[in-house]
Amino acid sequence: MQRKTFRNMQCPIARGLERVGEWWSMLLMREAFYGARRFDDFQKNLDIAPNMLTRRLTALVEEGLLERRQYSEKPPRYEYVLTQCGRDFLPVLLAMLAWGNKHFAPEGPSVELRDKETGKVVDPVLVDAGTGERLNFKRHALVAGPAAADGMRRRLASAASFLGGAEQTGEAGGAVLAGDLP
Amino acid sequence: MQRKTFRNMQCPIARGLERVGEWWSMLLMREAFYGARRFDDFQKNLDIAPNMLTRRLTALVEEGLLERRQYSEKPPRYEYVLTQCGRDFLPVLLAMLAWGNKHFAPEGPSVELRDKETGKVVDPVLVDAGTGERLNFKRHALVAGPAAADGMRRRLASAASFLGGAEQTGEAGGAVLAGDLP
DNA sequence: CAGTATCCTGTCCGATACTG
DNA sequence: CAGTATCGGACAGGATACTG
Repeated sequence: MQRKTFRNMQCPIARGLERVGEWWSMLLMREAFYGARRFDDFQKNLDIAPNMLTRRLTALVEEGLLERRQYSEKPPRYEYVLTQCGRDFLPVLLAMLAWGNKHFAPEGPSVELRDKETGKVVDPVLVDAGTGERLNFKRHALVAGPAAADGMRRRLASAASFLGGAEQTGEAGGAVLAGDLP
Repeated sequence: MQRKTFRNMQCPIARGLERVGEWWSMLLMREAFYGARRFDDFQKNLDIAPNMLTRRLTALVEEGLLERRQYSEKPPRYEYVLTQCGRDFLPVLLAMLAWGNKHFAPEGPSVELRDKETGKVVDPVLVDAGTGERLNFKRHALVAGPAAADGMRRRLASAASFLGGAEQTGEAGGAVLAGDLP
């Protein structure tokens, strides 16, 4: 049977993973944000076998992250451009980048996000676009949405009490987001 | 040879993927944030085979995202708790959640992030913690860091001109982050 | 340049059985 | 409850050759 498909799952994270879970997918998305459009663009920076590249590219097109667009009649040539869905993936990539830089770059970062005006390194954090408030589990919570099944509701209820901040083992615990996971 | 290891790569995204690229890894992390600590906690919500669970859990411990901690002498029992590194992974998960909700929940979201005070749904976006400015490629840029090799420098230079916003195909393109990817 | 066509292999993962 | 031990299969991924 191999890998279970998560497609029928409720969890939005699992659903996202369905689309970009393969090893190359996120790297291809990264390349797309770096400006790659053509087969060759992707290939030369990634050292990926051409058949694999075809497969992953096709998959990303099917999932709706990329669009295959003809840019030459003859010979017929196609390029792969980010769709809106694909562009919306950027925050995930940047969150990953920040996390990678923070924890897996002992020799210092090789890629940094910088403010062009001040020249300073940017520390990217998540905030609520509406209020500008930094995300934290004192004020914000994961709750069941309209489409949630019963099982999901129960799980989120128990998750809420965990994330909500009740000390539970007498252990202080470190900071998360704005600083308060038990 | 199978899957190339990205460990020697410069890119922080690839380095991150090294740790959480497997299918189950991110789901296990999600569970950890939902409060799972014990073997059984993880197992019952995920429908994962016990041997796989052991493997992934062990891997996450080795990567430093979880810590295996003894909570009972006899019988010897262990629990898996988030390390600082693991907690810092939350933004990636939330970004993924937001993305999944936006694009892959046609029937409406089953999990929402809400502001407990206002009751409103949160739209999570990335900002610069220093300035509060929403990330956008007019003002912010990916640049080579101190540890960047030459190849990386070149790539980022070309990426910069892409992300920076030069119209390049006469196509307007949609919004990214604060709204301006070409 | 932009792929397609084969073939092969590793391993991720699933199923099941078993243990203290 | 918290795993370990085997076994097997499917597919991601690699290598290489070939085409218009």
